[in-house]
Amino acid sequence: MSTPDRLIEATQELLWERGYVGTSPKAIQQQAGAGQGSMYHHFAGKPDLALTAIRRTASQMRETAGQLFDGPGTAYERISTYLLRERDVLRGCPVGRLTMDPEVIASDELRAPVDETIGWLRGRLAEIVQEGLDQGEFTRLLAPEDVAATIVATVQGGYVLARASGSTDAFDAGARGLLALLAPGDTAA
Amino acid sequence: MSTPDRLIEATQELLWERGYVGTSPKAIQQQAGAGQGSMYHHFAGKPDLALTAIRRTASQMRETAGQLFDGPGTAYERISTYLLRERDVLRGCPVGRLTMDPEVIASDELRAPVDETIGWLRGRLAEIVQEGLDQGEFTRLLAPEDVAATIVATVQGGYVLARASGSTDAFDAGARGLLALLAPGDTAA
DNA sequence: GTCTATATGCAGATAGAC
DNA sequence: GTCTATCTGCATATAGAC
Repeated sequence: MSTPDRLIEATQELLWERGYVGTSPKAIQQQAGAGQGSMYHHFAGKPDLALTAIRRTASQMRETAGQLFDGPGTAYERISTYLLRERDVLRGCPVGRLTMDPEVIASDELRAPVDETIGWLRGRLAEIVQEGLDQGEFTRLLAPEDVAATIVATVQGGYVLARASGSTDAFDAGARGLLALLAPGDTAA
Repeated sequence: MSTPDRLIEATQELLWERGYVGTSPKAIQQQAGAGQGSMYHHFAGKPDLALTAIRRTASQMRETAGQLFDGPGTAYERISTYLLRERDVLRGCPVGRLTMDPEVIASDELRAPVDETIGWLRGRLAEIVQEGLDQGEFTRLLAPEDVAATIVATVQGGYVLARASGSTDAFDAGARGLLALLAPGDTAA
């Protein structure tokens, strides 16, 4: 892998683990096995490198999720697949995590890829919920945009619960709870 | 207010806004209007002060939420009140935010109050969901622990969506979506 | 492209005067 | 209790040699 690529990947990892505020150029260089001069030759500085890394992370996330959303199955099945898909739960979401970073939120440029990715997730899920409604799969009156927000929030919040407790159980419980609430046709007690 | 109290309160604010990693002793002193020597006279250092501040924030959060949970209303009404209560949405949750901080997660002592608070929230909400089931308010087969996790996750994740987009709308959409899914007795399309 | 040298200022304290 | 002085090392670069 090229030196710029190693620097970008190291930055992606560190942003995921420690956020923008907690990531130093020195740590990036060490993780990438690159020297000081090398890093500043290829990138203008920490913000430039971080922006490149965030964009790549955002793009990879859309790629991964997109394959699930475009896959086979009913609306409920695809939502279920999304919620239950394998994740590194205790590491949290590499995109959502950045929303808790004050410097990312303060910079429209750094926040933009985050906003776009979360917005895209909500949009795709809203389409899937709408499909479920059209197919008569969901029999209740549901607002697709609202339910989509709930799904994304449950995932993002699930990471918070899991990291608070140090266990993935809480994430799974939240996903199960949402799927039970969403489940078509079992209104009998 | 006493100097220790001002230091604690300044630390609470900064931890909320910038996290542990992003908060320096100097920033705390400036926000509190206290000198270097003063801070180190009253507290052993940054971890000691942060622990005190986190405990206080956790305690205040339980106090606030407890009043809602113990208030009047059906289970659905109290859950609804909790989800729709006034919040400083774009600032996020002062407790949940800490789960994204690597140093808080790395320290069992700093993480403990966070874990306890989120665990307490889940426990109280599970009791409320159970009450709803006992009263015949929810007619579906719901696992109280799972639904409680979903509720807390929706709130925590709602902050992520709101901060990503820079608007409180996404938080409200997630809350509405969850309430629609939870709503008793409107299974007709 | 990569390396080493150099620079300013902040992080996170400790020590001792007042 | 609070203040000022002092300390080591890291943050975040820039400059110029190789």
